[in-house]
Amino acid sequence: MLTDGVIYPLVFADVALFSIQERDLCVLLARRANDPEANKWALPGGILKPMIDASLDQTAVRIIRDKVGVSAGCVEQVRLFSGATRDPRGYSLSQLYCALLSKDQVCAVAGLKTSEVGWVPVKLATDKELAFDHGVMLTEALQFLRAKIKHRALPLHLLNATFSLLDLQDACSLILGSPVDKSSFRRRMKAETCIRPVQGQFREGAYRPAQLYQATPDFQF
Amino acid sequence: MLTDGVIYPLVFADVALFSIQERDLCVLLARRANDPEANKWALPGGILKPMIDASLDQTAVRIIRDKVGVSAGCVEQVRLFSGATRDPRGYSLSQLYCALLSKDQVCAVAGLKTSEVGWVPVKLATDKELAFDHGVMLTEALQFLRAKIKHRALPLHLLNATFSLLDLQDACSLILGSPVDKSSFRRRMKAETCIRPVQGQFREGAYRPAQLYQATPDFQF
DNA sequence: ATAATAGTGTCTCTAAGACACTATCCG
DNA sequence: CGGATAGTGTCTTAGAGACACTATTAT
Repeated sequence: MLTDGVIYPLVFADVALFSIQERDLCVLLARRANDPEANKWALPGGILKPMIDASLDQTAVRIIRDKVGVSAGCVEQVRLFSGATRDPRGYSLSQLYCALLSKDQVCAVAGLKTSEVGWVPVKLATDKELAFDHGVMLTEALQFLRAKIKHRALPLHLLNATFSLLDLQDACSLILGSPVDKSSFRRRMKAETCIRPVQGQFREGAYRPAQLYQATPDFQF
Repeated sequence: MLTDGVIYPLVFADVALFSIQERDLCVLLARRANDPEANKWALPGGILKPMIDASLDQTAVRIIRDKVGVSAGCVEQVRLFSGATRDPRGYSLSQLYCALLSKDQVCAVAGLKTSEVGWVPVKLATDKELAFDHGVMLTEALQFLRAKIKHRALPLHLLNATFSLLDLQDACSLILGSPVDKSSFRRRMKAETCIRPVQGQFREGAYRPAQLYQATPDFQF
């Protein structure tokens, strides 16, 4: 970071990776192995490697792959944090990303690589003392996600490839933290072009089967 | 950027600075003095100076001050651009900012410092061939601004401290690029808490005087 | 039948679009 | 007075919230 008399900033990507676990919205936290802030919980993150990463967005993708072994459905920039004091190692930039993982993908890596990475319900996570300014980051990532859902984006990336309308409604409701009216929601979904029912496919199980849906090419989070 | 065997990325802030000039939405463009891309038009930008800038956001503020001599009303992050090929000097990061300048502020610096900086109507600017990926940047900054207005934010930073409702309506309409219904708009503004009429203050001039308004502490773009 | 989940119908309320209208100023 | 800008009233429509209702399955 300091070399030929010039100061070069450290550049990081930090990821707020969300998924739904046992009817709860969770975020992936990693326990820091090294100083600074060793042993504290933090959002998974890593330094930009210009030789490997075609862009900083790709750094974020790489970090997710390293931590959970799969690529997240969508990875979006939230905000850039920067300054001399936020990381003791020196002047730093951290681009915060928000990403979503489906249940399918989470199951595929059910046994996370180390015990030092874990899914934490967001309600608990926001109370935890996180490393650096990651507490603020988590709050902002959540606001970002909530704002998108309020503006009627559908968090299909949190769901399996096929899903029932109730699955989708529950996901929205979990993110918003408030109940969503079933009738209004289904009315909206009927008019929506970005999802469509899969003819003849139903969620079997106890009680009445539910029509399954899937995303159309129109879909964009 | 290259030093002890490690590659350090260049870090820039680039600013899409908007203002209203003669009933047209304009953006500030600077003609590049040096290579690379000398003589091409570009969004004003500059490199992060860690010794001077408390954060990259402050770099953006500094750039605006350097170019037009005043501080913009609001400076917001739009998106981070990054990669090895977007700037021939090497791996680079550019944070794009969107900022607004009021007519008052523009008038205060009516004679811009050099002839190499100028206000260009956005319609013309988007057609121009800009340096680097600044064409994409301008497009995204405009989308960003439009989205905020669609979501009912008020571009008070484009206006003087006191303004008529028609001023505000015209600003919205210019940004959106489509007419805004007067009656609906005023209805909304009557319910709005972030602006209030200034008792007894009117825009004098030809014909019927217009009630002047000002922002309240509630206001946030 | 009953419990449980899937899915519908309908009333009301709010806010926005469209557009014609009135009000107040200048000369 | 007429011309121009400031500001209002009112009809209609689209969509969301609330909530009671019907439908289909398993046991």
